[in-house]
Amino acid sequence: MKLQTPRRTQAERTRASREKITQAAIEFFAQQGFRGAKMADIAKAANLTEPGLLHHFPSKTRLLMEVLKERDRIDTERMRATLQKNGNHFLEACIELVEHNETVPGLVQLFTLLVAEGISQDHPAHAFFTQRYQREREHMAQVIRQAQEANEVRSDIPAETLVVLIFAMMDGLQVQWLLEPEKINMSRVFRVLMDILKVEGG
Amino acid sequence: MKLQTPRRTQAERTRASREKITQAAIEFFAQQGFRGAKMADIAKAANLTEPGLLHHFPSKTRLLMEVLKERDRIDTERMRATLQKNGNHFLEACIELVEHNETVPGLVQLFTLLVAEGISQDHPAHAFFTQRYQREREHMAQVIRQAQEANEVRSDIPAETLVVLIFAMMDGLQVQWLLEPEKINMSRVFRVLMDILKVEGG
DNA sequence: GTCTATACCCTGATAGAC
DNA sequence: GTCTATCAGGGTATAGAC
Repeated sequence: MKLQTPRRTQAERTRASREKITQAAIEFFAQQGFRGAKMADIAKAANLTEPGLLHHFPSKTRLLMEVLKERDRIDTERMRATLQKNGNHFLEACIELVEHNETVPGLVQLFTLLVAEGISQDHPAHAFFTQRYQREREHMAQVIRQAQEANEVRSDIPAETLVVLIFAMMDGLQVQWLLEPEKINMSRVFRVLMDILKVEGG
Repeated sequence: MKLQTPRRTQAERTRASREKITQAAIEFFAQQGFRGAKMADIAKAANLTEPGLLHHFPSKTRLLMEVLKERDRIDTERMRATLQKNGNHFLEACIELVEHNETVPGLVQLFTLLVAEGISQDHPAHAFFTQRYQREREHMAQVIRQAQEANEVRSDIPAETLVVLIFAMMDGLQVQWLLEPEKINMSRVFRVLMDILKVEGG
């Protein structure tokens, strides 16, 4: 009887290659942005040559978009899970998200730099980020409304305003934190805002 | 007697050229970032060829830094003037600054994109932005302390925390506003935060 | 102060062998 | 699936004429 070798199948090797490319791409897009990152560097970091990389992702733009969509999928998944888990503690859930972000500076930098690049309408990720903010604002506004009805969040500010405010605080803190991680305690400052948004004496 | 011609002096022409280059540089650095902007485009927009531009600014990096320092000088000047003018109304002064920013989207985009690029330690503007935040946080913390003593701003949050919070809100709102200027009313949302930071019943 | 011409490097992508 | 070789194009900066 033929022993089953531990050798990986082709499909497994493909998956492993794509995974290494994705990791390397996150690193370089985060550091240099889409325009500054070089395919050769990403390939090298994934132990490949450039044509080797292009076999898996047929262009730089496609690589960017697939990395972005994959990370977005994982992150919004986590966000929704966290919000649901702490269903009756919306503000605590937000803090938990910020605290998690403190453990993945590379990913935070990826989104901070790429969304800034993406403001330009001719950037390949422009539509992606516009839609992402629209979608997440809508979703989170609903959650906030529930928290207001549950008397957890102050109701003198409309939910639509609170979403913009909370996302802005997250994004803005990330900039100062990424510039000086030792100096800025992101979650501590964020917690101050969350305290203010509690119902009085909550 | 020889009539004095209206012809501009050399010094005046130099100044005019540099001014046009600076304006064009702001535009392209804001849209494409430092890494994405092309010297040829900037030169063309200033009605020059590339060597013509390089006669005034000897390298792309030098051009970036001089544009940044010039704008920084003007902007912090304005910020300080506004803060002093409304000396006893710190929160109103902040709103006035945000309202002014709404009239200069190009400059806002310049700083939003370049600070994101500048997070990378190997970016030519990295030190510039780190120092800029340190300096402005220190200055504004002092102003906040005065506003707290004047019983205008709530004193249950340390001034050092409030600075980080306020700058973060400004930066974060700019991202959403630049992505969708029609949808996001930056100064209106910002005003909500300022209201919260007032002394109770102030 | 501005131009033409050009050197020189980098970059994304393709062709085709293994 | 990954490589070598290579192309076409674009990028900053310099040399030197006017």
